[in-house]
Amino acid sequence: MTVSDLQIEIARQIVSLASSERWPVGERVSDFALARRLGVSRSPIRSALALLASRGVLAHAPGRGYVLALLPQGNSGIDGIAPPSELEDIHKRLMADRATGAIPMEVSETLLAERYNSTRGTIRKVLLRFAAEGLVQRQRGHGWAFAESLDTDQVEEESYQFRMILECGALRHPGFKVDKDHLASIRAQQAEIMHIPVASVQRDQWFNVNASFHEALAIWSGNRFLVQAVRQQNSLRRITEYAYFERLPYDRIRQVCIEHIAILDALAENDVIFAEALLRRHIEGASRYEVE
Amino acid sequence: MTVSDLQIEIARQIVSLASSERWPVGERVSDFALARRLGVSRSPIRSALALLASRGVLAHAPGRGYVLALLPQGNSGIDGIAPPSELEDIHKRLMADRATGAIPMEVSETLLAERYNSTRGTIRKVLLRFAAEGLVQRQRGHGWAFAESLDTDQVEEESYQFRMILECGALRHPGFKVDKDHLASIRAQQAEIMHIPVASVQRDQWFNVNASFHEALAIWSGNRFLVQAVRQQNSLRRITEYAYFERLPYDRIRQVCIEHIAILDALAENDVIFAEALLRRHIEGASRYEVE
DNA sequence: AATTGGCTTTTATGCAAAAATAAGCCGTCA
DNA sequence: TGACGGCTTATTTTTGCATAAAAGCCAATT
Repeated sequence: MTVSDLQIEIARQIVSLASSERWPVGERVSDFALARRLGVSRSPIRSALALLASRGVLAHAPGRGYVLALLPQGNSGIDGIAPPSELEDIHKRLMADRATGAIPMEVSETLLAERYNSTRGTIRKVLLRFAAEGLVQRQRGHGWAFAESLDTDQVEEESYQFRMILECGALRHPGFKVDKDHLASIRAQQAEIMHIPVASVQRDQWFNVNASFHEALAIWSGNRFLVQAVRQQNSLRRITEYAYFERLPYDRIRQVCIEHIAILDALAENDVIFAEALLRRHIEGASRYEVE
Repeated sequence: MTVSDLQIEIARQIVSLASSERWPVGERVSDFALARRLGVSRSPIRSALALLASRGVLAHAPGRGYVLALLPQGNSGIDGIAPPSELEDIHKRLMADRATGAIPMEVSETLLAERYNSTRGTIRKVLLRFAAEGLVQRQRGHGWAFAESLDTDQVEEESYQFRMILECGALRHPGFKVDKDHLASIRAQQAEIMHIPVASVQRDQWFNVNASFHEALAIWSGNRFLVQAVRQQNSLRRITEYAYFERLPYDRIRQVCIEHIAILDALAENDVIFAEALLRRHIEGASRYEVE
């Protein structure tokens, strides 16, 4: 039986969820709940569960569904169980190759299919994903054109500026209102990261905690367009994040958490002005670091 | 011989160029120059020229290429010579149908292909175009999901707030710099709208002039994410625009142009602070009007 | 001499039918 | 009652082939 890209990605996402939310061994894993949560139907979820069961991560109790058996440990854990889908793999390589200029600004689907030993269909999907992120455009006639000068430093700087505008705009938004429970949960996540030993901080975990902080600011503004824009930035940053994480010193991670918590605390006291000042410093600091 | 969508669109673009640049009858029409200018190869240009020749717009002098014979007059002129391509047609109808809620937020390609009596390939291209405008997104698994349309007062209010954040952010952006030529051309467009009789202001024309003003502010910030976000807002608004334009009084159109021009003039004098104040008033005013 | 027009060759995309896969339903079991 | 498992239906993805677009060449023109 073949395993589709979607199934692989879902399997990886499930492991990632289990690990970041610390599901206990023996926890029942409901396909229905996952389907609703991940926004797909139960079919791919069930394929993914079967895949994970065959790898020993889950145990299948007929009539009672799946239960968590053994969570893969360490950084290579997920990759050992279910390597990245071809889609993710090519997406990353294409991004890197474009950044280094290994491939030209204008490319054809067939050229890429050849280069990455893949099919046009897969390449098409990858390009579609790039297009959704605004990094590539279909041109009339033949081929795809990458956004002008995907000069990484330049794009990254613009991204920081853009996020500054969005998130400060969120804080000043009429009707901005903090959800106490939500804030508490975000704050707990941040505090947790700070207190676990460095080696255990998973890349995905770090990224998700980080992203949900920034997303929360947008959510509290009550403006769906801000939320959408911040989400897009988060997904864009996930790519570079992957490349840089290894080089990210633990001190830096702690520092970021401290700043996040300070901003949250200012918001908890309704001191939006101060929170905005902290946020500006925070994003500027991240910009100097090249990665947050 | 069949005529492809690209060929039709190019033919229409050529006529549009000839008319807006007032080419004299007898002007030589070089395929090479057009190819470079329109960003495609000579092949589709030549097919388009052959099409126009068969319609009597161009005359073919063997050995000396094509010359302009007779420019179609009036607004229905172009449509008479070469009706909009299927792509353009479906694009418009889909937009209208989504605006009125005739089609749901989530659609499948096959559903649309059936509805518009077309093929999935064509639908795909249309959806790709919508996706580039940020109006629709591919979902994991099946189907495409439309972005929130601006069909409720709540969403529209959020859109105004969002644009306020984006555009004021653009003006304050480090490195914000007005392109004099660009500004002059935008200003001229605004002035032109003000001085033509009301009945002649076409919906598309009004929309494009309006959109390019707001887009210009983002472009001058030099931040591609701002540009992208403003473009997306423009596309969203194009949908509601379709429904509201008929009710838009001419005085309101004039008023908007006056405000745009005032902002441009402030920018021309590098008075960004004043420009921002005017811009805030402008967007707030538009918000009160429900439609700009 | 440089550029343009006409023609030909090469390459890439578009298309339609078959295969794979996601979505949705309903009976059954804890 | 709520969730699981099997099943059906609907949608997408794939694959091989037709066709359009791109690129190259050479003669003719200014």
